[in-house]
Amino acid sequence: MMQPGAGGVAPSAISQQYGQQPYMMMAPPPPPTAQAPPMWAPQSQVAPPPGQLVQQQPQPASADEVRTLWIGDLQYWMEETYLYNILVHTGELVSVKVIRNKQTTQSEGYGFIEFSSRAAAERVLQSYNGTPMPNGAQNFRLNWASAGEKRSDDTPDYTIFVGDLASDVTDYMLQETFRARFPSCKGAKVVIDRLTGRTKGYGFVKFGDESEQLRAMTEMNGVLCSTRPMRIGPAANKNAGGSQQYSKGSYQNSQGSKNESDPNNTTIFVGNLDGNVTDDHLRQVFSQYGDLVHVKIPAGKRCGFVQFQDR
DNA sequence: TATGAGCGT
Repeated sequence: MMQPGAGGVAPSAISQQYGQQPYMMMAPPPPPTAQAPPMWAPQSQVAPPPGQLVQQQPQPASADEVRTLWIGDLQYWMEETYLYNILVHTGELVSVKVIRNKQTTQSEGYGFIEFSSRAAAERVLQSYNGTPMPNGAQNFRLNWASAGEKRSDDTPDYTIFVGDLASDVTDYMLQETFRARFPSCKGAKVVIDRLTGRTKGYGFVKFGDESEQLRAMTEMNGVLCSTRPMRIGPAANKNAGGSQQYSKGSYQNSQGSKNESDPNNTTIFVGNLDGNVTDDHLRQVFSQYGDLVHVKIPAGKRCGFVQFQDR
């Protein structure tokens, strides 16, 4: 399959040639791969006559016919020609586009793939998502393109950090490992190195319930995922819900932010807590940072104090 | 490897 820089046309040249067109790669010369599906093609995919792709015309966009997929975790060399070549055999590809940094023109690591119908897009999403990409060390990361629609996240995420992941652990594997015990587990992401396409050995797991997040932090630490025991920690502050924003500044020196100079103070103040957070929650969350002396949420308060043995 | 990042002209 395509090597970086291989093929008759350099991807950058294609960008320049089609950059102003609404649909790039719409009528390219049929590449060799259009003749016969490669070995990695799912059995369900049957390649139609190569000429058919050229006839595809994009239908008018309508709200109930989303035909575009978002693709992420792309390595830098995975440009339009690459994406085109690995998906053209579906026979229903309309356009591909890799998003680039305006200044550097380097790929931002994601792009959009438009199909002739929603059904075609769905087939590709179902059959390819999570499967290995040809010539890449990573798996396809696909989703419906949903730009414009707010990423409707009115429900908060409760995220944990998971380290020590074996090199074969996928998003799916990680999520299933947790979902088996925590039904509110709603996603997992293994972090991929953009240069190599390989896992960085850590990831994040999201929960809908804070109580399950907290339980998972203790109950899943050391549990096997694939071949290695996971090491679990709190996720640093992004989009964290409720009291988990503690790492973004909701905690402070217990004497207040105006007076953080007491070298003997070992107590931090935790604010903005949910009403149902208990002393035990705080203990679970903070015990990994050091030995705790005392944890207290005063009755009826939405804040608490966590005292460590040392600073 | 040890705290990412995912929506465009």
